[in-house]
Amino acid sequence: MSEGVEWGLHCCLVLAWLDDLAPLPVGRLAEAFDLPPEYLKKQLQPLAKAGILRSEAGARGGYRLDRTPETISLMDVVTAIEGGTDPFQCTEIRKRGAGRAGAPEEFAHPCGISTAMRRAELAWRRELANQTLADLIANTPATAERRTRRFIERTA
Amino acid sequence: MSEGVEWGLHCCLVLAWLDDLAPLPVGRLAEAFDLPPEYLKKQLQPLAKAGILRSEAGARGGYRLDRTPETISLMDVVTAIEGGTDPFQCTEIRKRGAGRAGAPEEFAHPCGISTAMRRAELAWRRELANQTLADLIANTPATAERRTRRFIERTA
DNA sequence: GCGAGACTACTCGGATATATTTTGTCCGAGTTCTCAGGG
DNA sequence: CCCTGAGAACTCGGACAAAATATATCCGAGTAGTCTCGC
Repeated sequence: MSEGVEWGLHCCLVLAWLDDLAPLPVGRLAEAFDLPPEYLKKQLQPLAKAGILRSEAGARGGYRLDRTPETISLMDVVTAIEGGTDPFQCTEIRKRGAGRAGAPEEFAHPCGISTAMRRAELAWRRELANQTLADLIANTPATAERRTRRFIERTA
Repeated sequence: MSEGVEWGLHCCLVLAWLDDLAPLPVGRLAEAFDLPPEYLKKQLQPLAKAGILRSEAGARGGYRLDRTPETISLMDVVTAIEGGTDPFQCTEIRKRGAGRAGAPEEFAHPCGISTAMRRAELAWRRELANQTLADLIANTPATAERRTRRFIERTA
């Protein structure tokens, strides 16, 4: 899984904390976590495209949350950055080689292996969808929020 | 996720079906699914190293299951091929940049984002661990097993 | 005819190239702020 | 003093390289089968 997911989640958390200071340019966020600014920007762009962040161009521009933290699930962020494709890709190799001669009705049901993997992924997705940005805020020490706020205000 | 997982699972299923014909050389398995033999071998090697398959060298050699299908979970296969590393890697960026000045006690608890992602992965792992190779056999049409058996015996 | 020994064919295991994805960088379009000039 | 307008600075967005990983291939070590030669 891309490290962009970690970056994106942390940035969303900061943007939720500091919504009153929004919009925040990517450079500030990059400084807050000591990340390469240009690459971080590339990672946040799909979040804007997905309607999680809203981008504002020009001076005093930057990114801000486009929804309330309660309506942004971890699944939303992961899907936006990683893309909607399933981690496990079934290429239907059962139909190749020896399976070439199989009757069509035999393949009416999806591949058992694919089904099993899909089930596991579904459990993963369910957990991610049940956790929102607001939950992350609740489970993060307030000292971190205050320190980040001071950091951003100081470099403003 | 690597396609080797799909290949490995299908090959394990075949080896479970055709245990009486074992050991099966990689070339046969590759023909059964129309896969590149050399690369498939590379994918099965970690399964042998993990104690899921047993390799036998020399003529009439090949791979066979090293345990009963009931004791081989999908988690075992996935872990062997993909490696034990978590899909989501926490690099503790909270401690960098603005977090540099944080008090040590603040970092006593693990990162909330990491915890949330870990929880989702745990659900994923639990589902994979609950499904064994024997379950896959039960959920696969017997016609597929018979056809594969004939295919292997014909090219023997 | 039977047994021993060397040879050949076949298999896995690890080391070596190629392709693709991920990671990182750069330049251009657009917007806002600033500042100078005129009314 | 206020308004207008041009300029400059800053931001995002997408196109362009470099590095890392996944994909694919090749060669060497070892083992079982086979064939030949001797008894």
